[in-house]
Amino acid sequence: MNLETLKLYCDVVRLRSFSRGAAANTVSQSAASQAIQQLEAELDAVLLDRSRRPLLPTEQGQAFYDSCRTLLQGWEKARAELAAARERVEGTVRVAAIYSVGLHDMSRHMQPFMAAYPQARVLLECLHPHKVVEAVLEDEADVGILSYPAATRALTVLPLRMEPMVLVAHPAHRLARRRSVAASELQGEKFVAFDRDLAIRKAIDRALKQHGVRVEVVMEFDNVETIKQAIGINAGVSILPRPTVLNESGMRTLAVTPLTLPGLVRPIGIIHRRGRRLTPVVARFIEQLQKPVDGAP
Amino acid sequence: MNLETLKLYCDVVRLRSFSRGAAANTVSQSAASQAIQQLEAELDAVLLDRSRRPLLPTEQGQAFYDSCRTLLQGWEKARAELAAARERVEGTVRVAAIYSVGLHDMSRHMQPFMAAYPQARVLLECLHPHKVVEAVLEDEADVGILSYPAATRALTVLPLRMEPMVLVAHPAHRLARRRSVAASELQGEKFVAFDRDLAIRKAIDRALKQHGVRVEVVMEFDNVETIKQAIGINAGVSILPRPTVLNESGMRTLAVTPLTLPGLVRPIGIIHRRGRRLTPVVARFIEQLQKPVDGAP
DNA sequence: AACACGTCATTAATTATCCTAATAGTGGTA
DNA sequence: TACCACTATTAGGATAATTAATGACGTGTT
Repeated sequence: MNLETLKLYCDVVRLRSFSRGAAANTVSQSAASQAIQQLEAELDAVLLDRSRRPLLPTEQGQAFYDSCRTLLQGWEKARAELAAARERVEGTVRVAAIYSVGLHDMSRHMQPFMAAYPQARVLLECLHPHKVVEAVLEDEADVGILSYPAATRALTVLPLRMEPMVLVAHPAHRLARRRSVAASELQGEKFVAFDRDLAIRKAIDRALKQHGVRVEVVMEFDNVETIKQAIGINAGVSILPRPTVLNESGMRTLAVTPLTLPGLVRPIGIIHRRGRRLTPVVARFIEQLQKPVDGAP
Repeated sequence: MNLETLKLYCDVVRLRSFSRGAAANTVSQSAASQAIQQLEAELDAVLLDRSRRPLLPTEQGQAFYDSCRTLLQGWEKARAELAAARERVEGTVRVAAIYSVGLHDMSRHMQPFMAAYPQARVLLECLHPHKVVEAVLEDEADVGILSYPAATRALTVLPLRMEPMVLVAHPAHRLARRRSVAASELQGEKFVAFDRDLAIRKAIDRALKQHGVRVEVVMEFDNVETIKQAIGINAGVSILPRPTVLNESGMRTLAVTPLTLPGLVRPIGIIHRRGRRLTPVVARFIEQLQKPVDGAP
């Protein structure tokens, strides 16, 4: 039972003619005749009185006509709603990012992107790194931005940049005035660290161990902001990605010093679900993120 | 776009599986896969997220699923209404009859007919003869019962019986006591006639003229009952079909006398639209009408 | 009443569509 | 990583839809 047949039936009734109904549906008169005979057969009912010119629907045919009109109207409505939903969805980029890159990167890229795609809608959610991965896997986000991105079967990674890591200390700290610091100088230092289950913590631990340096971990947090606060009360020093302390460095609220610790960088990457073809808007958004920013060093 | 595909889609979404949805519609998994791909293509939308087990409808797919359920429900409703209407229509006989045979014939035939077809519904409408023909032509009645039925291109006639015509007079009339009356004895008689546009009037006029008899028409009516009333006040005599004056003859309120006027009979017939195949109930009803009645002379 | 005209039904051949079986590809899981 | 269950793909044969041509019929006209 197909909807074109119902449409045809409605047109035949409305136009009081098979041939005109057929023409309205750009099929031959024969096709219309057969289609409606088949319709009548399937319904086991006589819908039209053909022994009358112009033809007239039977009582049942009239009732069925009314039902069909409602039905077809509902179908058109469903189609229209679908098209509207698609437009809405396809114009949206859902971004999940870790706190330390989320707002920062967005502020730099949002304006040029919105200028190029004014009708686009960007939804940004800042999450814990694990939650970023989860959000992308669960299709709650189209793209994820995070550090130490790991490709899996389900995820594709697009490398974005490498952030150098710097020593961050209270301005009153003994290492605060130095031009640069060697790894060995951190031996035994009070250290504000990332949580043990974060990739950045593991990377820093590994780098320090390689240089035979042991620090005294006094606090552990899951995000950069809290670590900075701890340093602010001189609880210890820490090693953080340079971009996350640009402000504090400029305002001299924290001392930021280059660190001689080869190989220690924080890779930032974009992830999205593997195999999934990206909508144009999402693809353009990723391209925008990958562009070097004007004001960057 | 066919409704089976929509049903299939709903089942696939509901059962969270192509294979189970296919099974529910007794088609192969391959067919289901192809059908829904085609559906998505026609709608130009991704309805299902297959890269997830069990599969999940997209946001649009969910909305479309809801629409489809409503749509399919509406379709089933339309079907059910149609079936109900058909049952109602096919169990109904619409009869249009002239006054003088309507109630009389019905009372004789209704009981045996209803005994044989208890679920049948008989609608009787008593009309002016012209209106009977009109009602059948306009498909407002399935069968018509009338006198002097005329077959046309659009009407089929089934002869029912020939009613002998008798002289009807006031009991005090000079011809009231006679065993029989010859046509010539009506010469110059005051006569209560049918309207000029009725077939029965023309038949009587023709018969009288053939015998060289002229009567004095003092009144004209379009129905038997009024003519009988006029005779009741001795306004004149008339010639009427015998069955229509059976009661008055028995009760001696009117004098009924056989009339020697060869060829003067009133034919009663059933008419229905030509070429139209009659529903079983209508056909049985006609058969019932054609049966000789037990208590008939 | 016979005719002509427009309309619908029927037919047969072509074309398009749908369906199945077999097979390849993919996501989840031990 | 291999396996399992599920879905996509492919090619073929069956089924259905479509059309042009033709026949049947209702309607208005002469």
